[in-house]
Amino acid sequence: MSSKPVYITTPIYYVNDRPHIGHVYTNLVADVLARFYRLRGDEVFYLTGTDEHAAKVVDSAAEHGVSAQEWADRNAAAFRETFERLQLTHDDFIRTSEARHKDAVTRYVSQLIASGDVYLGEYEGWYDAGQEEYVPETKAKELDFKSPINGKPLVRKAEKNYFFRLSRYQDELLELLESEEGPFKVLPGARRNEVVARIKDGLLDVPMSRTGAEDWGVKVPGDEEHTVYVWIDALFNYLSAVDTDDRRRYWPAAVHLLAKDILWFHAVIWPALLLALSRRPGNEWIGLPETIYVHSFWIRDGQKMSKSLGNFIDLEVLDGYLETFGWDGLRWFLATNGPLSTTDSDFTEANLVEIYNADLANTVGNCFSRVAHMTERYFDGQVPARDAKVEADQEYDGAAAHAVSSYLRRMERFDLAGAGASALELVRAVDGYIDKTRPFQLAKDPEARPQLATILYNCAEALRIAGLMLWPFLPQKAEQLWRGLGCGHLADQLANNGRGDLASWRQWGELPAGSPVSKGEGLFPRVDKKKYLARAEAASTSAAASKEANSKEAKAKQKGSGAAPKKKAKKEPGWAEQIDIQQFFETRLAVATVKAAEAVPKSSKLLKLRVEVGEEERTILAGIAKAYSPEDLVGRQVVVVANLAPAKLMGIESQGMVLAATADGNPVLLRPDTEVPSGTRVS
RNA sequence: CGCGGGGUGGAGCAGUCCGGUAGCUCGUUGGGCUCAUAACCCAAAGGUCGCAGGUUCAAAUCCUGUCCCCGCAACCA
Repeated sequence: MSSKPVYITTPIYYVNDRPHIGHVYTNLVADVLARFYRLRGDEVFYLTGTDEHAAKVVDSAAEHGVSAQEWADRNAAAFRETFERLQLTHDDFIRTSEARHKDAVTRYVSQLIASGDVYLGEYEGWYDAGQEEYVPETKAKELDFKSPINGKPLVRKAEKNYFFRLSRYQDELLELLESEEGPFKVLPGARRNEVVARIKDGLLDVPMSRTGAEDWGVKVPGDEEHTVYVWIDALFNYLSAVDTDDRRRYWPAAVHLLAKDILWFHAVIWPALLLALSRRPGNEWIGLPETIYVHSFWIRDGQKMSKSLGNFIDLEVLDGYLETFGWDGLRWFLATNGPLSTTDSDFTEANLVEIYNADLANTVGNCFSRVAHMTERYFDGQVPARDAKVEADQEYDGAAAHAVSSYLRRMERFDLAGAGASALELVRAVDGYIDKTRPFQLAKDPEARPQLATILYNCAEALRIAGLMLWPFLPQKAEQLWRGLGCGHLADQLANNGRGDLASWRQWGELPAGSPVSKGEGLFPRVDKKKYLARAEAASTSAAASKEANSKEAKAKQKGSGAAPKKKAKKEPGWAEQIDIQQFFETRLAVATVKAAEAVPKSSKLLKLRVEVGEEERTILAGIAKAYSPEDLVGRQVVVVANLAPAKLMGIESQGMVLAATADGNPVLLRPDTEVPSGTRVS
């Protein structure tokens, strides 16, 4: 259809992560888009992959006693397998540790050095020796130039670094972003505004190399001591993957899909790098990507997902849903109810069941079922020919064409929810048409057979076309629907990333009379919401209880299967791991009396307490501001850790820690049963 | 004054750029139908579009102010 291939990318994923709903979501959106363009007849190149050169990869590998490369191989495989198992149809999977990528990065960086866009500069800043990291100027000031961890003074330290001359591109970027028409768009518009506002604050050159790296990553050409900063390295994947003679025609990318946390890199640094590269002779082909599309996050039951809350939707959880809803059911829910715009989407099971039942079981599945059933019964399972005019057709005609047009418009705007609604609209029109024309009544009258034939033809044909719109979302079920209508060839042509012909396929009348129809198994069995939610509740309760106990076993299993370990080894020990009493006594717990309490300015969680521990008074900060107000605390007794090394928080030194239990994310302070002298030892 | 997003019938959302009968899905109520997966179709009830001002013949939409919620950043010693 269009002459230019459609190049779609997802971010490449940090290889230390385990695949979870976030990764699956982005790749699913990319997959729906890729399938849509293929259906339309476009050539598509869909790229995903892994980002592997972080310093932590080396650490994790060491912890597991393998080389960084082995570690990366293993974890990258987990991503690849996940995407393949879910039939997310990327055309290539790039890994930054591959030679094809590293060579390209070396080439790009040397070109940028040659052009002066990358230069050796000196980075000077406040360095926290304990943390081995630089602290930004403003933050250093807030911290009173002391380490937030150990209270030692920050040191002024300078080191040589390669810098990217980002500042050079400020005006050009602003101009590009502010023009509505492109060629470079950041969507949704709110994200563009966000970026524009930040660019207007001024762009500084950014360091793009680090020193002291092990032999992992891409060396700065001509200077072996420096390794290209991992983020810069990663961004280049979009280009390196297509920088070959037969793939350059894919560039520029039609769309880079990503989540809001990495907006800045993609909307500012990446285009600036491309602008810089494109100026070099021979690089005229390097234009800017057409669209940076930024989605938001999934949250869970109104709360942010986190490992500590235990509400994280990882692969195991997703697999649990697959059993009930099938992958297509889940695809539909994620794609049409996902956080594609600027608000986060809440993932709740109640919602999942509702959407599945309403859209898929009651609408698509049921409608196909009634049409197929009547065709089997009245026409011996063959699509009848259109023999007569039917009055209701005046309204019905054009419903399909109209739905497809709005579908196309919405898809092109990345409006998956809207596009899905367009498809359903057509299915609902079929339901309404059946009700109005009452074929099951006409079937009783032999005279009305021509009308009956026409009506059922029209129903089947509309469903075939609805199937076209549904296919990017529901590849397996759309195929099943088509096969049930005797037009499985549509699915055959689309299999294995094949290209369709939507312009002809969408034409009314393409479905030949005589096609064999069979109802087969229900497309989407209805799920009983009450039962399902009750069962899910019971399952999650018992799962939580057994999780702790099973974790060891699970870990052992994973080792054997070569899958990535679930979490890092240095996580908190469980109940089962014991310490001896000597270790316990190393912690000096004491009762203290709160003398004064006040909120810490600009902090949402911290309260500053003045407590009396025996003879002495101390300042202790506690992260309890959300649950306690300062006046409630004065005079109250609490339990504190008395021998904890002091630390600075929000610029205030805390000389201890107040003990609290955490229930539902809220702290609950511990207090002695009856009042005791402050300073009393707790053991 | 750190940055950003959001507040629209019981729930979840669209509409806000480019003012002009407040729309969709779910839920509720009543009716219809029986081909179908207790489904489908029709109808109804239910909203002062967070609040207060302003501009206008007309404001969910534009302007000003204000309250609340949620992210990010910072922070859970």
